[in-house]
Amino acid sequence: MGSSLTWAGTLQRGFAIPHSDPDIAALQRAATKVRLQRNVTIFNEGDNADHLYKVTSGVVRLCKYMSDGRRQVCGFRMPGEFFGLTDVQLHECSAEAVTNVVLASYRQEQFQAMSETMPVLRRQMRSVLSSQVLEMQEQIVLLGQQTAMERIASFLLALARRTGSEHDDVVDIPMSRQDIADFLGLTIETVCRAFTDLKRNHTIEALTAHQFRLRNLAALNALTAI
Amino acid sequence: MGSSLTWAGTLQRGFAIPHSDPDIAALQRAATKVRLQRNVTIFNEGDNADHLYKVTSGVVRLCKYMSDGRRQVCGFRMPGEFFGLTDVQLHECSAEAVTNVVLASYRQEQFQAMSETMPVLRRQMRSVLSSQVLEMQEQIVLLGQQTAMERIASFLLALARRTGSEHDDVVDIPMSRQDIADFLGLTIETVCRAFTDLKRNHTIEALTAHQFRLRNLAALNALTAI
DNA sequence: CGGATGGTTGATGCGTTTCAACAGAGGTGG
DNA sequence: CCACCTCTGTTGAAACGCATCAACCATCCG
Repeated sequence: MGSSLTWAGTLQRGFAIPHSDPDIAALQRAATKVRLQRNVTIFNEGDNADHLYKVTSGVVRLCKYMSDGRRQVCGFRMPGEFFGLTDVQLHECSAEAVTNVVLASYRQEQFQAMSETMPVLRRQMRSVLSSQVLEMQEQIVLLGQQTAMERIASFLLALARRTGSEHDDVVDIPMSRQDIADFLGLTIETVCRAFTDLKRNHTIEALTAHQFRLRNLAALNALTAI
Repeated sequence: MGSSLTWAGTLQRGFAIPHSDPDIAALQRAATKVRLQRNVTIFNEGDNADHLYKVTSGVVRLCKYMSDGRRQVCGFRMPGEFFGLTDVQLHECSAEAVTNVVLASYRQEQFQAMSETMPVLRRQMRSVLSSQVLEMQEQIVLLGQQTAMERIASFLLALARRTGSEHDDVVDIPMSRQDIADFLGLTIETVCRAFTDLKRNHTIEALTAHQFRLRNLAALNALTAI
């Protein structure tokens, strides 16, 4: 049902540098580099799942829409992470560029075919799938049981962990407040208020609206209540 | 951390009838039949994931617990469905028998090893995984965006679809109100009230507390708002 | 028959949403 | 470079949906 992708993105074949492992090298040759502007749709829920992607730089959000327009952000994909990998014919989520992004694009069937002969790739696909499952289970607990403040604390800690920015406790928040709200099952105002409370506590310090310093990790961890 | 399983369950080897496909037959020989009483724990979150299971009869719930006792039911497993299949060493959920159950138990490593040589099994594992992902995504939208009544309607319709009881519109609800509440991220009272409202509307008719007739599928579908 | 367990209903309170207004950042053109 | 505009983020007041607390009811089983 969803229209196919209509990017004005730059395409480029065989950009990857050669790799010593012949299998990995073959995989890299199979990739196409794609550059996209922020807020562009990469694919829609229901589109043919002919490609899958790996984020090279930037951030991608995966969302599902209800018929009345409500949006659930199912997850974000950061550099190094795959999305669009599926066993069914159609994409089950829409994918949209949160920031300007660079993606590595792979033909789904080629990926599947290569995985038949390449145990390395099969293991990688399995690990991608299983980490997806783990992430979704955490989100289910978050959405089903945690309060607004607990969700916000979990979100900030997960973001810090994923971007590896825990060494200096400064975490970049590339997505909008609306993205965060739709990810956490809250409203934009509730997200704002939670951030404000954390600032007042000196648990976090806002360098900008999109860059926080986590001043009290222990307090944040306690707030998650997990 | 979690203690190993301490069922008083009946075990029985090689119970499966032979199958014409040698691979499937091998798989069935690998199974052990397990009988368990209701409310028994099959495995705990964090237990070594040495076995995976297929439900023969009865219903199983998969849950995650927070440190303060809050419980999220991540899903239910009905006859014919697998659970405990994982790529990581430890189970990420607890599994508990909702009713008396009969399970087919498989050694995880044997399953993985067989999948290396058996494309049939590999496909089946992939399809189990991918249907798990689809189910979890639906639950994420439900928990993140839907109201109490929308969740209840979605739950009833999903249950009817899964148990294939749509022909006569009578659906059995084997789990307790508490299980439903913890699955839908609600309280037991809210679940009850929603059922009561639906009864008043004549959208459903309660034959017993655990068996409803869905009298107005169109109304239920409209209530889901998906 | 009587206790225990699970389910239902009512009254009240709280957390989050909604509605509304304002503030601040970022970008564009004069 | 500044004025203006737009978009995003923030704050406040009021309303609402669901949770909480409490009591009651039904069913099951000894």
